[in-house]
Amino acid sequence: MKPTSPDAPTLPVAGLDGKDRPGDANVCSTRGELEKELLEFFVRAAQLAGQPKSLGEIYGLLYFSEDPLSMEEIVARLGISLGSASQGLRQLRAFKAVRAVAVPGQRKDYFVAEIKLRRVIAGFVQEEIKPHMESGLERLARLEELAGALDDVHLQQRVRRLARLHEISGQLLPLLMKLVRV
Amino acid sequence: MKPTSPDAPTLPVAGLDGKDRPGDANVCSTRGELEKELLEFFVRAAQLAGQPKSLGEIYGLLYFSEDPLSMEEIVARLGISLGSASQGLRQLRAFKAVRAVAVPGQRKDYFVAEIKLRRVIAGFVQEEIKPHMESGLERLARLEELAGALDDVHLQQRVRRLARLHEISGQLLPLLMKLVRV
DNA sequence: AAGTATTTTCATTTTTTCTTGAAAACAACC
DNA sequence: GGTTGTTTTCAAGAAAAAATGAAAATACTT
Repeated sequence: MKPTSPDAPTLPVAGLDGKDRPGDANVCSTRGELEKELLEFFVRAAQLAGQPKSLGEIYGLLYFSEDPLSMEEIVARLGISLGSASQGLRQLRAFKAVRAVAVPGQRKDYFVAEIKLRRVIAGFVQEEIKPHMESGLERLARLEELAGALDDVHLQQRVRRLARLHEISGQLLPLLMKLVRV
Repeated sequence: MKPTSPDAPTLPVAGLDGKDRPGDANVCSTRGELEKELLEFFVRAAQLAGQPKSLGEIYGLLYFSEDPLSMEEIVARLGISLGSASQGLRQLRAFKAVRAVAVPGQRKDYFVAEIKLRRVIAGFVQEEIKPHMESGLERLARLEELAGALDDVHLQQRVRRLARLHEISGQLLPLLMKLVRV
């Protein structure tokens, strides 16, 4: 499984005109169109998850690439900066959405996407959602204590009700994980 | 359940110095501290959900208020603009996180928070998550068709795999709703 | 219907977030 | 140990999102 050679770009992502001449097969343009839309799909998904656009682009590109890609190639195909690529890849590795593979005669790192989307979702939940929730629940516990010291019954009730959120999220996360079958 | 009279603000959110003189009970300052942190809790929750800060502040304020509050009061207590308040309240009403109540002798609208957080979550999922997912799944279906026309087996496989996402989300949403017991 | 109170809208400003690119850090090789 | 290829970091710039405030629209009252 050799890395894509630099002279054979298979995903001409940038520079599409979107036109589709009717009446002939025109596979190239259809393919380009498709690839553009696929990337856009991942960009939207990234943004729904509160992640930068570039992250979605990188993952999308790797998801559809037959071979591992170097950072250089990613930068070239997406037209993004080295900085974005480096940061995006780091984040994606944290989510276990991509991993680096070593290519024998090559000094560079090459990257491949985790194509099991369940795992990507699981990694994202683990790294992004869980910590937020946990710190939120800690904070809530402290607030409940604080409220206990006051003699405002109404406020106490509301804080207590709020603190019951941990019941929901205590169920939600395991359930999500189970659904996603880590 | 009269609306809070304008001369008796019970949530002095703005203008806290955070100092806590030790050695005396100092309930006021503790209370102020608590209220500030509670609002911050909701602000974080809002941001985790990809919503503007002001939205969290408004909901938080209403969540802890004993009485319905008018937009004017909300603006005054939070120190936000009328525009933010209007837009935030609209969004919150769309999520069914707040509702307007009519106060007899009063022309203004008064707002109360839905304190059943399950319902708020359900409303948010319904209004924000579901539409995004649905449009994404539609888009995927189209892409799968498009890919079928090409003779690139690898690309087809990946698109098909991606399209299986609908299995996950097809389960996820009902499950989430069930958990949240709408 | 005219006047007033209240809410909404929206162009502008402010704030936040993302991206860039070049310098620093690192790592492999000779 | 110095050289070169590669990656990371981070200050500055660009883009996107949110907040503002005043004008327009709406709704209530008399």
